[in-house]
Amino acid sequence: MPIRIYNTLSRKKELLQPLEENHVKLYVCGITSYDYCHIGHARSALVFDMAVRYLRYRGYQVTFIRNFTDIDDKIIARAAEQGVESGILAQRFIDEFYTDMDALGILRPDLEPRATEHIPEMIELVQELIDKGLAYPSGGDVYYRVGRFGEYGRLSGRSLDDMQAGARIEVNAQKENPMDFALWKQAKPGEPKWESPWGEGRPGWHIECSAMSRKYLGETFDIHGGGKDLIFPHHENEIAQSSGASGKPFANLWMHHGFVTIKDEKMSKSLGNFLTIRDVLRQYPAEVLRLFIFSTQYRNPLDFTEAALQDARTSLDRIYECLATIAGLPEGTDNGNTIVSKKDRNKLQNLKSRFEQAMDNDFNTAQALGFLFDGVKVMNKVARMLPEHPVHEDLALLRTAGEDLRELAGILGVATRDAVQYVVEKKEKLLATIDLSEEEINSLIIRRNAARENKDWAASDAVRDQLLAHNIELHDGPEGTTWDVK
RNA sequence: GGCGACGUAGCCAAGUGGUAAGGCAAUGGUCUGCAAAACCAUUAUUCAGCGGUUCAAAUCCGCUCGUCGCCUCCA
Repeated sequence: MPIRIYNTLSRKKELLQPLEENHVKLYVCGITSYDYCHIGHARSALVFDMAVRYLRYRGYQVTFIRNFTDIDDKIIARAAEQGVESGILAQRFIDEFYTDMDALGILRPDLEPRATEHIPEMIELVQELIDKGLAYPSGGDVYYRVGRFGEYGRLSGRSLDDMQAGARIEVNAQKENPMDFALWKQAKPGEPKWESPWGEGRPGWHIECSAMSRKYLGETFDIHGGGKDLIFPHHENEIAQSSGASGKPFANLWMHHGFVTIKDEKMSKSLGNFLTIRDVLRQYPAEVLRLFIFSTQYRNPLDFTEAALQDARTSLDRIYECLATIAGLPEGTDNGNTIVSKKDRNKLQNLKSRFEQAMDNDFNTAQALGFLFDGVKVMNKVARMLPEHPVHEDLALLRTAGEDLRELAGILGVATRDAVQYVVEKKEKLLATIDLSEEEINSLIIRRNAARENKDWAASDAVRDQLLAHNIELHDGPEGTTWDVK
């Protein structure tokens, strides 16, 4: 089964056909490191983490590159504010980024190049563009001559005329055309700078990705990704630079994920409505956040609400409890017949193929999770119906399905912990919040059971209410009374 | 103003030509002295509205309304 991915360039889902047999080369735009990362950054990291894990699961070799922008106007401005060197500030937030990524369980990319470590490559590329007449030095800066690149605007679906008609265009007398963008910026006093043929300065924002992707992946590679907000101008400009220089296609497929919103508005620094990754992780485990992120397909907007996170938490418990149930299945026997209906058996046996079918369709994690939960439902049902000594066949079916569930959820970075331990730990955690000792609880239960023996329901219920006031719930089962923290 | 996306049950969300996955919540059942927990079951004749194409549309086309995004740094 082929994998289809929505390509921003063609506005269609296209078959993934790597240039090299079975080897996918992926470049993703990483962060500009000047502040803590928010949930939007988490979505970006999580989406591509999922994509890479899935492609590898499907047998592809993946070379995954994600860069750091460690030199840029905002870094310089923030560093100046704080009175530190921009390189120090950039490194500090790269460290903070790693803290967040590790907490989220994100796999490290194969390569994480930094802009400042590729200045010579960028200068070389800028020179090539000048030599081709696609760029021009002007007053210590170098600009890209967008009018010379016929494809300009194709990715973002706009023409130069459209953009100039309605846009607020910065006034810059050094540019031939207001839409021309900087490849190289002359250093102002006190700013970080590098030697170049055009004088001391620093690279423009877009050139780093063109230079670094070319160095590590070649002139043309398979997939380039990032957030939707990078389509214009960043990725449009990258294409202009890279294709302009090479005369070849740049990335074959462009993958762009949607935003995280709050009250249906884009989460962003400028609106001040952002939550940092660590803010959220203080309240919810990473797996819950992952489940939330993957509850919708990556291209759609995703609205962040407490309720949605709570839902995700509940459904994560559901997966773990199902796995724990399967881990605790009794011994089997050879005598007897299966109790599993053909329909249920098929659902469990097809868990993988259903999951793959969803994921092959532009990484439709929402549908994939739907199939997984459908599997959980069937597993619970079958486990519940099992007799005291189930036949080996049924046990094997459940255990295999449980293993499949674990493996598939693992692609989303979910249900990666030991299920039995998860359930135990969850209970222990709740236990720590109560203010009664086990002895006190047990003696109250004994007292209640005595009352129940005597059918003194009022006294019995009084004890139950008393315990409930301490958040302790009683479960009267066939084996006696057990308790749990609510 | 230009370009684009989206609008599916109380909430979230799949489904992109063949007759509505899944999760949360709710309700019912099993269990229980009654409960709780757990599990199971049920829950949209209908997909923003109005037209059109088609044997057949939530899915394609047009218009209207609504929400959001990009056009400036942004994941």
